[in-house]
Amino acid sequence: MPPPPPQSPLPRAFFDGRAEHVAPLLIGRVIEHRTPQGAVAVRITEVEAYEGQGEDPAAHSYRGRTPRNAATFGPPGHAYVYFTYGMHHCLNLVCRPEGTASAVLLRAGEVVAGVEQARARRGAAAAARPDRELARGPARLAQALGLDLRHNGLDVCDPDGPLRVLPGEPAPSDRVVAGPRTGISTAAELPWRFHLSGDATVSPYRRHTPRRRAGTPRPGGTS
DNA sequence: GCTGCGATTGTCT
DNA sequence: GACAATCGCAGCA
Repeated sequence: MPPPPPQSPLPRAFFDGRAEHVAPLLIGRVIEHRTPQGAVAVRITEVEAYEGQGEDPAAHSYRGRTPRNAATFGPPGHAYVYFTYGMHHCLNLVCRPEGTASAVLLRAGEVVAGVEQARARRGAAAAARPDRELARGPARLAQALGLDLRHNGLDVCDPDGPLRVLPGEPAPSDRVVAGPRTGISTAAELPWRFHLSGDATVSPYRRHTPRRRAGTPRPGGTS
């Protein structure tokens, strides 16, 4: 069987809208990262929308532009990669015109090409795990794709670029479910998390768990 | 300059 | 279910 014809990336206009509107349209699309070691492609099954400055308290850009979040203020169709918890990277896709901060966090997906490469990147933790968990969770997805801060700001609409978002097969709207966002401390109630209903690669929902400071006694909860 | 904490995950109980 | 790991960023003095 001959290989399928190469797909062109999604046009920049696709990303030129509010994150909450672009986000559900990304379900079923494919993000591909090509490196000298080979290509890894992930079919997106779960995303979260983050709106811009002053609007969304959970967004990195809520308090305005900083060196870290500068990419989200840039033109649409670019990657915003950030580093968190001292060890994890997460990938966003920038929406809305330059000067307006807005982004979609890619939370989970299914590795559809380059499974061995993705598994190798995920390391020992993934050794005994099924393929469906290779990109289940935002940090795992970024790791499976081999992304870090060096990829911050890449144009995902560039047909010749290493990181591209391909059309894939958009999920039918009746299979895309909206719900509250995961693992954030503020504005988690906004229904800006979208996932493919019933898909095994969607990450489990977790509420934000405030961390205890060293020396702080455990809150004596009589539940 | 100092301090607190995070759009998380893996491991242990 | 609970918690440690680990470091850059943001807020404040």
